[in-house]
Amino acid sequence: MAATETSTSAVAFDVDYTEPWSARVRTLTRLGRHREALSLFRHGDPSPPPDALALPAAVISCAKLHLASGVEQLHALAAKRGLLPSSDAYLLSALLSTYSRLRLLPRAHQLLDELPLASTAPTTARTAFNSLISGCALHALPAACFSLFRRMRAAGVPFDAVTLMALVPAAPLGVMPQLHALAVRSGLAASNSVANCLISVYARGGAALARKVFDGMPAASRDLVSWNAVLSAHAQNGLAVEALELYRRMRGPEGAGVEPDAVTLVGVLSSCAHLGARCVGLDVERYVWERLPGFRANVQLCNALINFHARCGGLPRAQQLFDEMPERSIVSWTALITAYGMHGHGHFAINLFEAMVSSGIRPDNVAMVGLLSACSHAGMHKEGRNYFSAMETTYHLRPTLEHYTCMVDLLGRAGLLDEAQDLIASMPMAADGAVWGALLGACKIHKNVEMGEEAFERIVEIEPNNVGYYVLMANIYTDAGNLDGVAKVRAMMRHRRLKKEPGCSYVEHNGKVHLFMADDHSHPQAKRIYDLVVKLERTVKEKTGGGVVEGITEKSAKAKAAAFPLVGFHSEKLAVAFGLLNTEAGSEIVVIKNLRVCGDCHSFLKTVSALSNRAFLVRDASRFHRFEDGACSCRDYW
DNA sequence: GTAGGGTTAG
Repeated sequence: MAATETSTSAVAFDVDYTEPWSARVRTLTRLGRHREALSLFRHGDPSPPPDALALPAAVISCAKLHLASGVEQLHALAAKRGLLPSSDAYLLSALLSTYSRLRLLPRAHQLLDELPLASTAPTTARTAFNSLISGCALHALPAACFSLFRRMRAAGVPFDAVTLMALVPAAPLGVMPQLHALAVRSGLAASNSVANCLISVYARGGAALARKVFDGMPAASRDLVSWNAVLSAHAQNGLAVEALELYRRMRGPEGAGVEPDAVTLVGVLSSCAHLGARCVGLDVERYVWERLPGFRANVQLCNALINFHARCGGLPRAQQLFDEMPERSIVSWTALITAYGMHGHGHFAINLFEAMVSSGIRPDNVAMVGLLSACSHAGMHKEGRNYFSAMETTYHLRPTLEHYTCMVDLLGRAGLLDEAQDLIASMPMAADGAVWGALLGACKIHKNVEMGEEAFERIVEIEPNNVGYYVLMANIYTDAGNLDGVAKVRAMMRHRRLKKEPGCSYVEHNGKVHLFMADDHSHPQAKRIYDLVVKLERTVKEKTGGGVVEGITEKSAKAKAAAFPLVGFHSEKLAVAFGLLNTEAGSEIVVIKNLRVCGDCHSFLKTVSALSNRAFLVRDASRFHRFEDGACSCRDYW
């Protein structure tokens, strides 16, 4: 509502006092000045009777002010003057949509039932049905929408693009093929508003069908909304690379001059955050500053910027944007709480959470996930436990699987494996792969083979194709020097044709992405990079005294070689070496990685940060590590 | 003049 008022008041037109009073009522309604509209309608000029032209506007103003009784009065007035049921299409439509907006659906149905369909102009009947169907869609009443649609068709009332635009978002995905076919048969699928609508609805079930509709549109009918809809379809479904590719196409000749707006950029920034694509995101931010001067009033766009910076290593910038926001939503707070959590600053996250609550925002489930995972990354298990129990007692939130996953992770990593196991046993719902996976991860850290085997057994039943858990179990056996265990897991992987997900890391430099896989020699500077890694490894070994690295025994080293014999040069080492060779002394090297950092790379990077007097910021699959002066910000707790 | 399409946080 507020957004409408600001956007309309910015329009450069105002009430023209030479107009007849009924036209002035309409103008005031259009400007969002509903009280003035109604006051003029009532008291403005009593000599001529209320003009039929002013009535629909007055009805709309009543609706905006939630004055149900006012609508009833206007309805009665109109009936007395013989404007109903069908002689004024505009009035009928305004009343129907208003009643349904105000949740007075029986009233709306009554009005529609009074309509003599046989003697009503088809366009009037169509608009009447459209109004009510849209109203039912607004209140998420799909069954009512479709029963009205059936009635409409049975009565021979024609439908149009507006009808479909109300029905399509209300349809369950299973009904979509039929509805889509109907849209095609009626020729309405060619209307770009219907096509855009199809794209956004298909996006709920993945990007593929949404993409198909978009690809099938003639290039000339793709407008900003089409691009936004298809781009967000990919962004929402985790296809960040494709989303950025669409953005690139949109800005090129194919976009035919379509200018991105805030909605586009929210989708693009979310994909940048996902990928760690700093260069693209920074370009977007520049665009925002230059082209969208009012962006601070757009909470979603600011949230997207905060999230982008936070996930791409720009935590201070994220905090700054947050501080400068005139209005914040729970999403703004959650983005920042999560960001501090990912950087291991648990106390900051907790302080922010408390400040959010003090500011009058009641936490939701997502905010609690952010807070609990912040406690987890910082090893703050007492705080985490307290907040977890406060969820129900203080905030009246029922923990979901994700909260249990956080708690199992938090307790397990803190070494409280039995408590973590008890928590799983106490869950009111069945644990999923992620919950057991958190326990398995804790068993890896604390070298508990038996409990790990139990968890692994459950996981294999639930997510037999998730490679990560097999690797984790193999690593538990490896650390225990259990060669039989390693062989068993490898056999299971072979049997299910599962391949270890390759690790990859990348660094952005001069606007280009430099991607490295483990043992990958495809980079043009590969020779220099490998030479540097070898040299650094030698120096590190000398420094740390003959290769005794954090709990690695000879037996476990042997098991490791048996488990994954191919792994030699992990991708993060290559990425850091590239950074050292190509960036100025003193600047921070930011690396994005798809998997977790392994213990060997972790201690390597710590030592190299001291040797080279550089800072490395590494985002791995779960958090940030900042290596500087021989130490890591995670304080070796990850 | 009436009915109306796209967005974010784990």
